[in-house]
Amino acid sequence: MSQKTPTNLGYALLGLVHQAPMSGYDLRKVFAETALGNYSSSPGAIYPALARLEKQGLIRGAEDRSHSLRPRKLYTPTDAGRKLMRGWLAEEVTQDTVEHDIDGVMLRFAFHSILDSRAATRRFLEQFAVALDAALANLDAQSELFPDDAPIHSRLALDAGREQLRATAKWARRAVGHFE
Amino acid sequence: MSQKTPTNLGYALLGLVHQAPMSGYDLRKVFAETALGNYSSSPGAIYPALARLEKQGLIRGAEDRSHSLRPRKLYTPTDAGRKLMRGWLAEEVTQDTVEHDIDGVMLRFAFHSILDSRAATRRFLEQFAVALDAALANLDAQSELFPDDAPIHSRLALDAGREQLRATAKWARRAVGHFE
DNA sequence: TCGCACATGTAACGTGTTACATGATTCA
DNA sequence: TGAATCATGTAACACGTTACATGTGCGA
Repeated sequence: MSQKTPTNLGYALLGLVHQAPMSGYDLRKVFAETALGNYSSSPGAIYPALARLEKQGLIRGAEDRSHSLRPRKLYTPTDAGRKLMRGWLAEEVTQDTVEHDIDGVMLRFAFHSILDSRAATRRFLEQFAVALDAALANLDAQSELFPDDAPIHSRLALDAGREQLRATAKWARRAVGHFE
Repeated sequence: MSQKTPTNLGYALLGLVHQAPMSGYDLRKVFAETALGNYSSSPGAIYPALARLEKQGLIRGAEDRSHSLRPRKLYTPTDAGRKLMRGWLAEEVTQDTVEHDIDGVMLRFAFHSILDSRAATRRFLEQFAVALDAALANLDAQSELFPDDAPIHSRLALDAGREQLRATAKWARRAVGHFE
């Protein structure tokens, strides 16, 4: 069936059409105007991504002429699309995920309202916090192994990464409070 | 001559061979064992990247048989490579850079020891801090524009981004102290 | 009528991913 | 002899980037 899982961009699109039916143009505006912009707003990325999602049966596009403008395609998630999205949102947050694709983890959190379950979101954030701690411990260890003659710059760069992880872990634990 | 500028991975490789002559295998180990790992350690990425750098005349590979193992190629930067690296390190840090490629900015900082100039590094960090403030102000504005009926999740996700920027800005200002 | 906002796409290109292929040397 | 480590690469593939192409309707 659905052979390949979408990229983060694909999931972002799939998540957005859960909120309301949207055209490619609408979606591009969302990406252009919000922090989601990291997932690119270029037509050369989003139109092909939408086509892929449709081909995989995750979204469906319906023509809309009500505006009397050039007709646009309004996309909505299919049942398969909703199911895949829910599965993705509920995936475990591991140290590995955090180290290799923290943006993806944040993206999942941003769409967690789709699950409509405080318990699930709480679990997600708790896992996230634990995984962040583990990743942080990893960087701490690397910091200790640093040779004394290494340039200060690289050590400081590592510190920056540690501060970011710390800040995110702190955020996660504070955020849990919103879902109790 | 050098038509295209390297990717972040390319710059990471170029920066590493500034520290000591290294083979592709050595470089892979560095990527596999350190936080640089975000720039991938797969042979399918780094060997072609090295070949590109060599073709562009930024590094040069010399055969080394001293280990009596299979001969390996030790890469060193060329004059053109050193010059390009210095130019890259000295590039201005703008709000746009921070918003679109903060990883690249951190990567540049990590290799700033190559410039061997406290003044340059100080300037870099000060620009970085200012750019981070601007990016943060941008997210703050987005946060205010948030519709009241928007899911808490997306607002919290935005908060996470703000905390990360704040932490990084704080780090940058503290780091300046090391170069006075 | 000129340009802008709306609206959807394609084509060429570079690069990263995964998986595979090869081969020498050391050590159990 | 077989496994592990050292060491370098290629091939197929998917995806994102930039740039281009096209067309409608509205307001100045």
